[in-house]
Amino acid sequence: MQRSHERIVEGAARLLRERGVDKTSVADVMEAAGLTHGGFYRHFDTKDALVSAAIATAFAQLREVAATSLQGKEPDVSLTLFRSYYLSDAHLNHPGEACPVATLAAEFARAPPRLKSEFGKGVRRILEVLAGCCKGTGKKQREAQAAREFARLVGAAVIARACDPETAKTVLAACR
Amino acid sequence: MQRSHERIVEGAARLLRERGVDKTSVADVMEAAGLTHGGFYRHFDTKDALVSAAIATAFAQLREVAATSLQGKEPDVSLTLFRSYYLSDAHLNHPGEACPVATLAAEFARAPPRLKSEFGKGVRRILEVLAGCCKGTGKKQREAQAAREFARLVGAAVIARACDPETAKTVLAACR
DNA sequence: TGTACATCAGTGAACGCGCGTTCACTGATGTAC
DNA sequence: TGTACATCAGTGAACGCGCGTTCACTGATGTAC
Repeated sequence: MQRSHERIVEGAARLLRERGVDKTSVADVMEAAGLTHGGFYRHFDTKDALVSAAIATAFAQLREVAATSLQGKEPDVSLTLFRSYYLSDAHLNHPGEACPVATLAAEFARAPPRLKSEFGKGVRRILEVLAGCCKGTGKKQREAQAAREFARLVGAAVIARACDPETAKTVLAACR
Repeated sequence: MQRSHERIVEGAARLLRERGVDKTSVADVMEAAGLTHGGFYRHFDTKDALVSAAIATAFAQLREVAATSLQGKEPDVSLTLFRSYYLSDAHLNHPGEACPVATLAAEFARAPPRLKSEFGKGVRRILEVLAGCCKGTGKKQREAQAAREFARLVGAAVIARACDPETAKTVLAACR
């Protein structure tokens, strides 16, 4: 059962980012895990509970990428590395393995406070990791710089994915 | 009939940004226009056609705000003005009258190419207006700066709306 | 000005569909003896 | 080791609901005489 549970959550973490929360059905998630939809409620009380679990997984995956960009490098180098990962074609064309903020934030804007708090927690933890790559005189300054950097990256990805390829390319090039 | 048509499109431009495309039903839009859902198909062939018209209206509204921030001011001043409008509590709490990119881009990422082209056109026209506020040696440089500025603003708004109020405040403060 | 008629924007019931959720059932698994 | 039984993860039919869309109808409007 534990193995099934993990397959469900990991499949959901991918599908939610690929299609959005509303366009991902419980049946889709269960099928991706090699099961049928009826069994879902042995694992979660509601679809919302699954979304909670999946978003946590997605944020953890993003933190791992950020941490990998960081380790044992100069601040400047690691930030550049993370930035080029984030704006790469690979990242943009595979939203299922990409940043959950760029794909799901708009839907969470209309979510209940409990979900928004979880989302906020995910964002804060990413910013902490990023702040480690930022140089600045104080902790506050590094955190502010990390937030600006992250906002720009999220904005660029969000805009690029919504536009025709040509416009997308222009925006991405400007942000690198 | 023309008056009805305008009410439908303007209502849709607001509701789509407030609730998202999927969560806005044809019946909702018609009710906001003071009509019943059955009459919708005298005005549009499909819901998609309405989305097209509404997004154009929403982009036009944003351009107007941007142009107003611009007129007869120093580049630096006008950019600051636009930035503080964009990150204001009023803008963030009233998505119905706010930037369509911050609210709808994620959904357009999964839209057919025709809609993405229209979205891209809207983005390009906004960037043109913003480039007028940017100083730089050449046209290319000003456009690139406008794109970076816009990406940061969109990212900040998207992140802030999805998080708990405290996290939102931190991110917004850092981006101002 | 008054009357008959055609047009068509808008109405509201109905359709098929996909969704989240429920539930009676099944059959593999593990335990007790 | 072999047998009887309890448990419960997973199955698949069924539910109620809201959606986009269709359609027969209505009634206000404008034109022709």
